[in-house]
Amino acid sequence: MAEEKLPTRAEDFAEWYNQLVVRADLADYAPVRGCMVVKPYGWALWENITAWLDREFKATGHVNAAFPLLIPMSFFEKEKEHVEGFAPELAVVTHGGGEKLEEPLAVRPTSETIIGYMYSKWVKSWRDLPLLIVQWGSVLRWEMRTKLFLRTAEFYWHEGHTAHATADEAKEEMYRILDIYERFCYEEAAIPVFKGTKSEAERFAGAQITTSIEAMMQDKRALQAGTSHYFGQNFARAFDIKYLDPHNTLQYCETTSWAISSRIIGAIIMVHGDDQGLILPPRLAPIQAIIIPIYKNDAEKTTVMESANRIFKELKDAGIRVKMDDRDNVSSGFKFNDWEMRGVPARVEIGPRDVEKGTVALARRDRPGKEGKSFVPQAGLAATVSRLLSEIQDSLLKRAIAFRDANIHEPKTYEDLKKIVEDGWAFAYWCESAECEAKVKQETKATTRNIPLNQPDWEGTCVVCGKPAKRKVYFARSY
RNA sequence: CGGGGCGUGGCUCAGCCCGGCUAGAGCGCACGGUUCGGGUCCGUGAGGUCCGCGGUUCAAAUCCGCGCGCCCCGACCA
Repeated sequence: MAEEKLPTRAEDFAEWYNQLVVRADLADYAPVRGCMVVKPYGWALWENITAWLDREFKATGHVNAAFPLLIPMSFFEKEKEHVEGFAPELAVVTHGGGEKLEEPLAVRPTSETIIGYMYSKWVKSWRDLPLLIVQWGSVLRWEMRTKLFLRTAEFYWHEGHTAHATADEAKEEMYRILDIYERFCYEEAAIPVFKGTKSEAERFAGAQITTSIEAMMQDKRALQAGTSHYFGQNFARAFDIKYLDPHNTLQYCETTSWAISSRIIGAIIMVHGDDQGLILPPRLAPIQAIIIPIYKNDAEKTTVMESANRIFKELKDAGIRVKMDDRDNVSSGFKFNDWEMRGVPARVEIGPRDVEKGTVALARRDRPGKEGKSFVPQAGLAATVSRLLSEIQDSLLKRAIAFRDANIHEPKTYEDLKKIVEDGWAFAYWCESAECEAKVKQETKATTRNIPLNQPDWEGTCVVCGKPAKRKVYFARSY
């Protein structure tokens, strides 16, 4: 079963990623163009992600529901910018039951339109508001170039759609969700992100305000890890979502939508992984600790397994997601590499020598090799492992923050900016004109990522044109 | 959609230029043994419409034509 090593990240980051996704057993290529099969290990990771988010959404008053996969084509025509944004990537069903359909049906690329249509039927009174619904499912966009998890034709996500009586309430909702996303990234995924507002050019099709959280990958490219949009009355007017206010006056609703997709798994891979493979943050890892029993013969096997089984039960009872690797047909060296590839945070090795001494070898995934390996007593192992897991969680976040901050620079001149975005992010004053943004994009391939919220009252000059600027923006090449 | 490359066991590829005998290798897979504290080793075995269609020829994985598919670069992309 000896397999070749992964390409290193330095050699070829893109290839490192491609191979890792498959070899870590997260996903496989599907027979359908641009689509992926999420394998059980990858789905278990996704379930841990969704479980946390679902809990947070419910805790803030949201409820789940399901809307149709197919959307009448005409729905897309109703919001001008929305149709322009999504028409090129729609997959369309033209036949059903062997006959040509009267109106073609689009496979949903996102559900603002059909949910907007339903909301117009459901909302009559100010008492019906706010309406806070989340849909968990998948959507389809005919992307030209795909990559597992990062940009697949079909991908998994949740999409929240809310309707409110006032603009303030809707904006508050947008920011509330953005905060949940931010907390998820820091606390669960150990990924530092910047919250901010998208430029007009980068805004969601049909939105008045688009906010995002942006993360830096190890190749220093930016990944939008989540978005939260405020639509104003755009969709409410397009779909006629109106209510009677307490003064018996007809008003349009203010709506929002927001999403985190399975792309976040790509971010976890690219932020934490190393040349040995995946490194999963303990709070999300499907398997937090792997036990590898080591023995030479049946007699040793009996004694070692006795201890290994006892340890397994102790860890499991302590609430640790633990697995025993009792495969007989591969060497322990192979097992070490195998579980490192899969990113399991903690490894417990137990052999005859350990049984004798009452110890185990405990290895931490974030520090491969001898440095991360120590011999600890079997007594109290569950507590030791729990402590180690939370230490790894913290250390991953600290490492990611240090890496990110070391690769963000503030350009003084446009020439500086060009150099910086070759291999990092630039944080710079920007006059907020589309011209300057387009110029940077064309000349450097870097786009504006977002304009961080709550900037102080500072004054400077646009790094591109030199005109006065009041806010700074991140420029980076993105996924 | 423009530029380049490639389609041969599950995977990576050799063979093709210069047509010929039973189509090969490594990895993976199955079985047996050996090993197991950092990707064991040995043996046996299963597994192939050589992308498709048509043509040339006594003979095509190999030459010619058409088609299809995939990958990379560019364009495009909440």
